[in-house]
Amino acid sequence: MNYWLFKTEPGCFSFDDLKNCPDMTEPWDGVRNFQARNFLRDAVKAGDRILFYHSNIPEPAVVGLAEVVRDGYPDFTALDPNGEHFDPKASPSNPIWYMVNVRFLKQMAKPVTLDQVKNNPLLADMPLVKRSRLSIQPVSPEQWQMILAMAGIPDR
DNA sequence: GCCAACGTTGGC
DNA sequence: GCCAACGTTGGC
Repeated sequence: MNYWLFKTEPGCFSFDDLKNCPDMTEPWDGVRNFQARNFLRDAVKAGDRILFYHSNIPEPAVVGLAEVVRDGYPDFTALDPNGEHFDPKASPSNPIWYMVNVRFLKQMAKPVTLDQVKNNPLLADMPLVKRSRLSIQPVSPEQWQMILAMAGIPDR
Protein backbone atom coordinates (compact mmCIF):
# COMPACT_ATOMS: atom_id res chain seq x y z
CA MET A 1 0.00 0.00 0.00
CA ASN A 2 1.24 3.48 -0.90
CA TYR A 3 0.52 6.95 0.42
CA TRP A 4 -0.25 10.06 -1.62
CA LEU A 5 -1.13 13.70 -1.27
CA PHE A 6 -3.87 15.01 -3.58
CA LYS A 7 -4.27 18.75 -4.00
CA THR A 8 -7.49 20.52 -4.77
CA GLU A 9 -8.88 24.02 -4.65
CA PRO A 10 -11.86 23.82 -2.31
CA GLY A 11 -13.68 26.40 -4.43
CA CYS A 12 -13.58 23.82 -7.21
CA PHE A 13 -13.88 20.54 -5.32
CA SER A 14 -13.57 20.31 -1.55
CA PHE A 15 -13.29 17.59 1.05
CA ASP A 16 -16.87 18.34 2.08
CA ASP A 17 -17.94 17.85 -1.53
CA LEU A 18 -16.39 14.37 -1.41
CA LYS A 19 -18.12 13.64 1.87
CA ASN A 20 -21.46 14.70 0.43
CA CYS A 21 -21.44 12.83 -2.84
CA PRO A 22 -23.04 9.40 -3.36
CA ASP A 23 -21.12 6.63 -1.55
CA MET A 24 -18.68 9.40 -0.56
CA THR A 25 -16.87 8.31 -3.72
CA GLU A 26 -15.87 10.37 -6.72
CA PRO A 27 -13.63 10.13 -9.80
CA TRP A 28 -10.54 12.33 -9.47
CA ASP A 29 -10.70 13.78 -12.96
CA GLY A 30 -9.23 16.81 -14.66
CA VAL A 31 -5.56 16.24 -13.84
CA ARG A 32 -3.67 17.76 -16.78
CA ASN A 33 -0.04 17.50 -15.75
CA PHE A 34 2.15 14.73 -17.10
CA GLN A 35 4.00 13.88 -13.92
CA ALA A 36 0.76 13.67 -11.97
CA ARG A 37 -0.79 11.71 -14.84
CA ASN A 38 2.01 9.17 -14.67
CA PHE A 39 1.33 8.58 -10.99
CA LEU A 40 -2.41 8.16 -11.64
CA ARG A 41 -1.84 5.82 -14.55
CA ASP A 42 0.96 3.69 -13.15
CA ALA A 43 1.33 3.91 -9.40
CA VAL A 44 -1.85 4.95 -7.59
CA LYS A 45 -3.72 1.75 -6.70
CA ALA A 46 -6.94 0.76 -4.98
CA GLY A 47 -6.30 0.56 -1.24
CA ASP A 48 -3.73 3.37 -1.26
CA ARG A 49 -4.28 6.17 1.25
CA ILE A 50 -4.55 9.87 0.46
CA LEU A 51 -3.82 13.08 2.32
CA PHE A 52 -6.50 15.47 1.06
CA TYR A 53 -5.00 18.96 0.69
CA HIS A 54 -6.75 22.28 0.12
CA SER A 55 -4.72 24.82 -1.88
CA ASN A 56 -5.22 28.39 -3.01
CA ILE A 57 -6.93 29.55 0.16
CA PRO A 58 -5.78 31.82 3.00
CA GLU A 59 -4.64 28.88 5.11
CA PRO A 60 -3.71 25.93 2.89
CA ALA A 61 -3.86 22.63 4.79
CA VAL A 62 -4.24 18.87 4.81
CA VAL A 63 -7.88 18.56 5.85
CA GLY A 64 -8.61 14.85 5.80
CA LEU A 65 -7.91 11.33 4.66
CA ALA A 66 -9.27 9.49 1.66
CA GLU A 67 -8.78 6.11 0.06
CA VAL A 68 -8.22 5.04 -3.54
CA VAL A 69 -10.99 2.65 -4.57
CA ARG A 70 -10.21 2.21 -8.26
CA ASP A 71 -6.91 1.96 -10.15
CA GLY A 72 -6.11 4.45 -12.92
CA TYR A 73 -8.39 4.46 -15.97
CA PRO A 74 -8.85 6.89 -18.88
CA ASP A 75 -10.16 10.33 -17.93
CA PHE A 76 -12.95 10.70 -20.46
CA THR A 77 -13.64 14.30 -19.46
CA ALA A 78 -10.76 15.05 -21.85
CA LEU A 79 -13.00 13.90 -24.72
CA ASP A 80 -15.92 16.22 -23.98
CA PRO A 81 -15.61 19.33 -26.18
CA ASN A 82 -18.05 21.17 -23.92
CA GLY A 83 -16.30 20.24 -20.68
CA GLU A 84 -13.77 22.44 -18.98
CA HIS A 85 -11.15 19.67 -19.05
CA PHE A 86 -11.39 19.05 -22.81
CA ASP A 87 -8.16 18.16 -24.58
CA PRO A 88 -8.41 18.06 -28.39
CA LYS A 89 -5.40 15.73 -28.54
CA ALA A 90 -7.11 13.02 -26.48
CA SER A 91 -9.05 10.23 -28.19
CA PRO A 92 -10.65 6.94 -27.10
CA SER A 93 -7.65 5.00 -28.47
CA ASN A 94 -5.21 7.48 -26.95
CA PRO A 95 -6.87 8.93 -23.86
CA ILE A 96 -3.65 10.66 -22.67
CA TRP A 97 -5.13 11.54 -19.28
CA TYR A 98 -6.02 9.22 -16.41
CA MET A 99 -8.02 9.32 -13.22
CA VAL A 100 -8.71 7.17 -10.16
CA ASN A 101 -11.74 6.95 -7.88
CA VAL A 102 -11.40 8.11 -4.29
CA ARG A 103 -13.54 7.64 -1.21
CA PHE A 104 -13.91 9.75 1.91
CA LEU A 105 -12.19 8.20 4.92
CA LYS A 106 -11.78 10.66 7.76
CA GLN A 107 -12.10 14.36 8.44
CA MET A 108 -9.40 15.98 10.53
CA ALA A 109 -10.79 17.83 13.52
CA LYS A 110 -7.50 19.70 13.42
CA PRO A 111 -6.28 20.28 9.84
CA VAL A 112 -2.51 20.27 9.41
CA THR A 113 -1.62 23.61 7.86
CA LEU A 114 1.06 24.19 5.25
CA ASP A 115 2.75 26.40 7.80
CA GLN A 116 2.97 23.51 10.28
CA VAL A 117 4.31 21.22 7.58
CA LYS A 118 6.97 23.75 6.57
CA ASN A 119 8.01 24.20 10.19
CA ASN A 120 8.52 20.49 10.79
CA PRO A 121 12.11 19.51 9.84
CA LEU A 122 11.03 15.89 9.42
CA LEU A 123 8.71 16.94 6.59
CA ALA A 124 11.27 19.04 4.73
CA ASP A 125 11.51 16.50 1.92
CA MET A 126 7.85 16.63 1.02
CA PRO A 127 7.25 17.99 -2.51
CA LEU A 128 4.69 20.25 -0.87
CA VAL A 129 7.45 22.04 1.03
CA LYS A 130 9.69 22.34 -2.00
CA ARG A 131 6.90 24.44 -3.45
CA SER A 132 6.28 22.03 -6.22
CA ARG A 133 3.00 22.59 -7.96
CA LEU A 134 2.56 18.86 -8.46
CA SER A 135 -1.06 18.01 -7.70
CA ILE A 136 -0.49 14.29 -7.06
CA GLN A 137 2.49 13.62 -4.79
CA PRO A 138 3.97 10.52 -3.19
CA VAL A 139 4.10 10.50 0.62
CA SER A 140 6.46 8.27 2.60
CA PRO A 141 5.14 6.09 5.46
CA GLU A 142 7.14 8.26 7.88
CA GLN A 143 5.62 11.46 6.50
CA TRP A 144 2.17 9.90 6.62
CA GLN A 145 2.57 8.96 10.26
CA MET A 146 3.91 12.39 11.14
CA ILE A 147 1.00 14.22 9.50
CA LEU A 148 -1.48 11.95 11.27
CA ALA A 149 0.26 12.54 14.57
CA MET A 150 0.13 16.31 13.99
CA ALA A 151 -3.60 16.00 13.27
CA GLY A 152 -4.08 14.08 16.50
CA ILE A 153 -5.26 10.99 14.70
CA PRO A 154 -4.16 7.74 16.37
CA ASP A 155 -2.13 5.51 14.07
CA ARG A 156 -3.93 2.24 13.80
C1' DG B 1 -4.48 40.60 -7.15
C1' DC B 2 0.50 39.99 -7.55
C1' DC B 3 4.14 37.48 -9.04
C1' DA B 4 7.71 33.73 -8.70
C1' DA B 5 8.22 29.18 -10.05
C1' DC B 6 7.75 26.07 -13.30
C1' DG B 7 5.44 23.24 -16.96
C1' DT B 8 4.20 23.36 -21.92
C1' DT B 9 4.40 24.87 -26.65
C1' DG B 10 6.25 25.82 -30.92
C1' DG B 11 9.56 28.14 -34.08
C1' DC B 12 13.88 27.40 -35.62
C1' DG C 1 16.56 19.39 -29.37
C1' DC C 2 17.14 24.16 -27.78
C1' DC C 3 15.04 27.82 -25.69
C1' DA C 4 12.03 31.94 -25.63
C1' DA C 5 7.39 32.91 -25.02
C1' DC C 6 3.51 31.86 -22.85
C1' DG C 7 0.17 29.88 -19.52
C1' DT C 8 -0.89 28.06 -14.99
C1' DT C 9 -0.37 27.23 -10.12
C1' DG C 10 -0.57 28.57 -5.66
C1' DG C 11 1.43 31.07 -1.62
C1' DC C 12 1.23 35.40 0.03
